[in-house]
Order: sequence, then C-alpha cells, then structure tokens
Amino acid sequence: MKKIKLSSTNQINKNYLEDICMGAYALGIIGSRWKLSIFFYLKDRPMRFSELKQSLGSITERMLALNLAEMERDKLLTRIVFAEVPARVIYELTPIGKALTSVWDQLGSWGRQHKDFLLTNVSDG
Amino acid sequence: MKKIKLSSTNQINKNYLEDICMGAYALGIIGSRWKLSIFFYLKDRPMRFSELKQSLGSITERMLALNLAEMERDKLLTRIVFAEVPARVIYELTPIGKALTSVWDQLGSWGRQHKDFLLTNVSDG
DNA sequence: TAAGGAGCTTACAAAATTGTAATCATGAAA
DNA sequence: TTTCATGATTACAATTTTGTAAGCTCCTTA
Repeated sequence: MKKIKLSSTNQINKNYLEDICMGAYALGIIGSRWKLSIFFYLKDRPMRFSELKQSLGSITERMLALNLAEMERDKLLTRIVFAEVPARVIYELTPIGKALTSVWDQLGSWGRQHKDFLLTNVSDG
Repeated sequence: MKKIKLSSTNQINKNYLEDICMGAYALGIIGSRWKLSIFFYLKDRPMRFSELKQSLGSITERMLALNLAEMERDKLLTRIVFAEVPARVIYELTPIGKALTSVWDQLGSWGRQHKDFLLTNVSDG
C-alpha cells in the first residue's frame, strides 16, 4: 500500500498517540487529504470509480485508487466489482463507515463556526 | 511559521477542498500530529509549556512550540506570559477552542467503536 | 563571572504524503 | 487486428510534515 519506516521516531510517536487517544486513532484512519470528501459523496449513495473521479474534480486516478484501497482495508467502504466489460466497480460505505456521518456533520459545523468567527474578528492581519 | 509553496497542485487542491467542505477546513486547522493531544490536555485546565512537554512525553520542544504557535494563530488557544524569571507562559483554550470538545469526544467514540469492530472481526490478516 | 532554568528559535535532515506521466488488463466492438 | 473505455498500477518527482541538535535570551543566584 505504501512504504513506511516502522522504526522511525515519526511512526513511534504516531503509534503512541493513537494508542492513548482514540481521536488520534480515528484521524489516522480518515484524516488524509481526500478521504473526507470521498466520504462526503459516498454517504448519499454508492458511486463508481469514474463518478467519484469526476465529482472530486482535481483528484488523480492514483490518489483516488490509493485512498479507496485504504478505506476498503480499514472497512470504511466495500468494493463491489461487476463482471462487465468495460469494468464496473462501485464503492459503498459500510455501517461503521456511515457511522462517521454525525461526527463529520459536527466537525463541519464547528468549521463553519470557526470560519465565521475569524471573519467577524477582522482585527488580525 | 512554515514555508509552503502556494502555487503547488498540493496547495491548490487543499484550498479547494477546504473551500467546499467545512470538515476538511476543520481538519486543516486541527488535524496535525500533536494538536489533538495538546487539546486533550488543555481542555481540563490551562497548562504551561513545560507541563505540556512533560505530559506529551516524546514531543520535541520544536514541535510543541510550532503547534502551539499555530493553534494560537488559529485562535484555538491564548498564550499568557508572566513577567517572571525564569519565564512562565501558560496556554489556555479559547471558547471556540473549547467548542471542539464534543466533536473530539464523538470522534474518539467512533474510533473506539472502529477499533473494537476490527478486533471482533478477526478474520483479516 | 559563571551557571542555570524556562521558553523558545534556527539550520538542517529524515520521512511521509501527494502529484505526474506512462502503462496495463479486460474483452467487446469496429 | 486495432481501438476503445474503465479501473486500475508503476516508477518517479515534488512538496510537506516531522524530527535532531544546537543555540539564544531573560534575569537570578552562587
């Protein structure tokens, strides 16, 4: 999937934090660049690879495939392949994946609050 | 604070996502390695630099100072300096910072759920 | 005058993430 | 037999994040 150096201080710190803090653990699973947005689209309905690619606009096929593979590995979604040609593959959130919805909504709500707050307090440069 | 290349595809994608998705925006502010744990300690009470350093165990002074500075810039916390020698500085969450508490709790709760789920479904290698 | 403690800051290096471009497998259809 | 579309994978490069080690600035006390 990707090569990481297990013995690096970086990894050791990451593991330590994910061990003592479930929030850090959760972010380790879903905190990378595109995953939140992939989730955002899939929460309404299953979508196929090309649909996601188009919806996400500027994502590359590599990043999309990589993120989907990690999300499948982490049981956030299910990959369903139809034996057709050309290939058809759909991605669907699992129950544990869907369970993120309310957390995401809350996080987004906090984000909006924070953005508004910064706009209101225009005193900073 | 840190040098980023504003014209990179990386930055452009980041900005784009943070623009259309408030969750991504929120993660941009609080999603890095140590911030969650710093928050975790500060939510109970203000703490000084050295206390945080000790609590976080393996964090370096550089990373702690860097993260605290970013969190201050983003109005998550307030830095209070006492005119003493040796210096005494305490860090305290702002209201908007504290408002993250319930989101974090929920995220952590999801994380635990997810971890348990993986342990229960031991069928994967 | 030297040492010391708290809270940083700096230059540098390692590691991880993200992006680019090219290629691949399938099997139907031209 | 070549072409086509979909859903990838690969080798590589750029960018960003994280860590290392040293030093700096107060002012106080020895």
